[in-house]
Amino acid sequence: MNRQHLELFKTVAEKKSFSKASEALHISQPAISQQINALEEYLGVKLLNRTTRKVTLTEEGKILYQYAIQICKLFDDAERALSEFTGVVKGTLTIGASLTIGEYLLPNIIGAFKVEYPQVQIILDVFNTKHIVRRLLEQNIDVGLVEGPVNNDDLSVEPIMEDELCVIVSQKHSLAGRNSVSLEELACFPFVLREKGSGTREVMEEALRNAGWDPKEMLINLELGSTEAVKAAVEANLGISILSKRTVQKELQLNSLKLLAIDGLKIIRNFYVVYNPKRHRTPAVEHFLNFIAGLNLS
Amino acid sequence: MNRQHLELFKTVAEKKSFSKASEALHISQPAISQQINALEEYLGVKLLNRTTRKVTLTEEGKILYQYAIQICKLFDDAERALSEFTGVVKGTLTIGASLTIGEYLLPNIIGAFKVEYPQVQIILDVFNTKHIVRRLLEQNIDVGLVEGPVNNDDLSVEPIMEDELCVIVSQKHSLAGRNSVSLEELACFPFVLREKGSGTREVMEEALRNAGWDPKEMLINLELGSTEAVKAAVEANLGISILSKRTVQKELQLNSLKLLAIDGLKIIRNFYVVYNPKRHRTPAVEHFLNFIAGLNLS
DNA sequence: TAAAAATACTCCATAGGTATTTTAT
DNA sequence: ATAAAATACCTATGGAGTATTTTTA
Repeated sequence: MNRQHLELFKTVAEKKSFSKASEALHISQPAISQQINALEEYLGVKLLNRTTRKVTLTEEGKILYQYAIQICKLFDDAERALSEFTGVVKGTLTIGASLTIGEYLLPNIIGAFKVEYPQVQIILDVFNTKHIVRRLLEQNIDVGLVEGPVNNDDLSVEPIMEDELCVIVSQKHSLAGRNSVSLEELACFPFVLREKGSGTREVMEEALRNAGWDPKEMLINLELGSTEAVKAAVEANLGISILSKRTVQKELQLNSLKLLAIDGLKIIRNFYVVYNPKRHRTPAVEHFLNFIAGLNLS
Repeated sequence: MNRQHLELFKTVAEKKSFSKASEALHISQPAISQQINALEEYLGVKLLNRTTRKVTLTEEGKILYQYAIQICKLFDDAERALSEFTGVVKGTLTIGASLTIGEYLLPNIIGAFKVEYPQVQIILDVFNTKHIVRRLLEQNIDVGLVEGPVNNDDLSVEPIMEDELCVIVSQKHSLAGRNSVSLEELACFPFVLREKGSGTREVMEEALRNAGWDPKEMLINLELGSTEAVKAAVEANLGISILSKRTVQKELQLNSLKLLAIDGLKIIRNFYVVYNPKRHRTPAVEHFLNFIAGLNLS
């Protein structure tokens, strides 16, 4: 019986579920089953009554749970006490991010954060916004970074930076020599877009509608499930697209893509940081939130 | 940082030595070094000042030591609390035994004990009596089982059973048809004996001297460092010997050795159980002491 | 110089993964 | 029928061993 056993057992007891615990701890469900079985075997005692619907503590389980709480807390306290000597921020930080942020924004942010806090272990889960909200509420992740606003009274939401969507075309495209284009002109060209329901697509359509242009009038040549695929298609001149500036930095440098403004229309959206104020905030989380807030300025 | 790390660290801190800790915990000294290094690395803090003479706690080490005590105690308490449900005696029992006892007596005793208490993990160290006394005083073993009496006011000593030394001869030997032999006759035959200083040899010589016969008069053909070797030599008719009855049970059954009494002389010694009353007595130790005491009668 | 800790390496046990089956509602 | 836990099997990490070197009183 070691610390790991008790951490797993404690989480299962609290989540009342093996699979919920496996999500919270970022290990597989069979791993939980095995360790709990090993613990029960070792102690010679059944700790949990499990059916497929619910998991409850046995009498023995209740007793061990009390010890598990104390032991886990003492381990944490000990590590915290020692870390005051080093002044080094450590621990694990679990981030849930939506696809675009996870792919294009976070690698840089995490990189910069890691320079300042090299001892923090970061786990990054990429999900859609709805899933991230659920995981925040279930306290399986520390912070969420999403493209769309979150309306949930139980979560704290703060905008962290703006993101601009622009028209991108292949270097070979007839628009490549231009710096801007009108909405009317856009209607003439075939598009390559992210699929319906993606954050980028939603924001784009909303903005076009507000500008008095029905997105249904777009000539859509291709719908692709990843931004990288859209970029590749535009590079191959299969159409033009509207994407976040941030996602095409490399291609602009390589001159494989060209970026155009839309006359009289700026499509701006915000990125948000979301967290559950109820969740215990470790030093690593605290520092990450401050770090993110610091980026706000840029 | 897990339970194991803290147990090792706690022991090193208390023994003020890596190698003493390795003896107490029955793991190698390099294993201790590695784990302590890993712990220091993990915490980013130096826990122990070590030289070849002494190991002392750093300030950080003192802090962790306080946590380690609590955490280790809670683990123990938890296991004890749960074991009350099962009623099963568990844990580790470390026995130090002298050569003859370890080889011939303990396998049976341990076997019988294991039948009743299968969950107790037994570690058996075979040493000479002096070494066992030292390890008892250093609290590196739970109980000692020795052939000679122990005179140490800090240890509890109780006789557990008698052992008789007899003459053994090969089946082919001229004495093989007899049931007993006189001291005077023995002087005529060459002997194979354990080395000087062994418990068996000491007891034998003492008994012969008391019977008025100088052991120097024995014709010693061979001196061998193990009882098995002595037996093999006697079987090969390289000489006769005087050994504990208990060590030749198999050979008597196989008829490869014959056992003879000495006219008017019984060489009896006692086996003793020794333990350090200061040492914390786990349930496993408690039950083993009772179990041994129960054997007393036979 | 001698005892103790550190290092180098090797090996094996086990924690954890994926794929699948079983179970209970 | 379906979601959850259990099982089977595999892999890789790291804990512990032996042999050896380095350190310091």
